[in-house]
Amino acid sequence: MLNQRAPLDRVFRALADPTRRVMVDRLSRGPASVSELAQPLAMSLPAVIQHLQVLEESGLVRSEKAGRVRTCHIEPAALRRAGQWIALRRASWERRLDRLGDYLEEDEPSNQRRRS
Amino acid sequence: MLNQRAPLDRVFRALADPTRRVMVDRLSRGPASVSELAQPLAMSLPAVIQHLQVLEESGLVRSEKAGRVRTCHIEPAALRRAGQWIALRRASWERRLDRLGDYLEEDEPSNQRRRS
DNA sequence: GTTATAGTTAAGCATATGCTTAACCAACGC
DNA sequence: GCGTTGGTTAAGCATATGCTTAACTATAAC
Repeated sequence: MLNQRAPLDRVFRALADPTRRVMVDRLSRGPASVSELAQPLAMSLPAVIQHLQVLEESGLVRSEKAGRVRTCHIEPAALRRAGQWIALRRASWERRLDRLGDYLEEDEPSNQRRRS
Repeated sequence: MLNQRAPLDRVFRALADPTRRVMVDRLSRGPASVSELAQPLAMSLPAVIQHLQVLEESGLVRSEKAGRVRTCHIEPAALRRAGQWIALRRASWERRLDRLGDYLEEDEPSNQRRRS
């Protein structure tokens, strides 16, 4: 069971590293083996596997072993939660702008509501 | 000038800490002084200021000093870039599902396109 | 059975991080 | 001018992180 204690900590921390973002980007286009993930990266294989472990602990990636090959898949739910956290903060910020706009409109009817 | 070299590194790293997410959440509802940001946090003032520095380096937050009070504001552009990075990867994943769906539909016309 | 391949684990190292306390500075209020 | 308030900086500490190499294991190919 995914650690529920600090999932967003782990997700954002996982994405804080450029190597892991490359891996997430690759897996968003389809599953890949560890060797395939490692191929474009200029680092040792154990280093890639360490990054993979961080991604699995964060819930962004899932993997299974078949024979000697471990295949990795994206787990979109964790990406969605991070995206939702950001979207909610942006919505909060924009709601505050709307309230400012409403306030200004009491005095300046020509003022238009702003959207970003 | 904001460091352009690794902006997403810094943004995701900034968001990887629960204290900083609390600060970003608070600022998404409107500006706040350093003391206001520190008030709900169980840590020393210099620690809060260190977190603030990480948020400013990431571009998520901007602050200015007036007299002895430093007021902090959210900077939505950096949040938007992080949100966009996530949205593009989710779109990539979903595009791949669509192609799988198209492929399956060649044999099974009753199969319906799936959306998440 | 041997060799090659895919991957794993452990130990070590350098660097980064997150917090503390102490000391300090600038501005406000009285 | 003094005390209070808001904030800053530096140093130190414990822990976390990201990479390496070496050694190893399991599986597949021959």
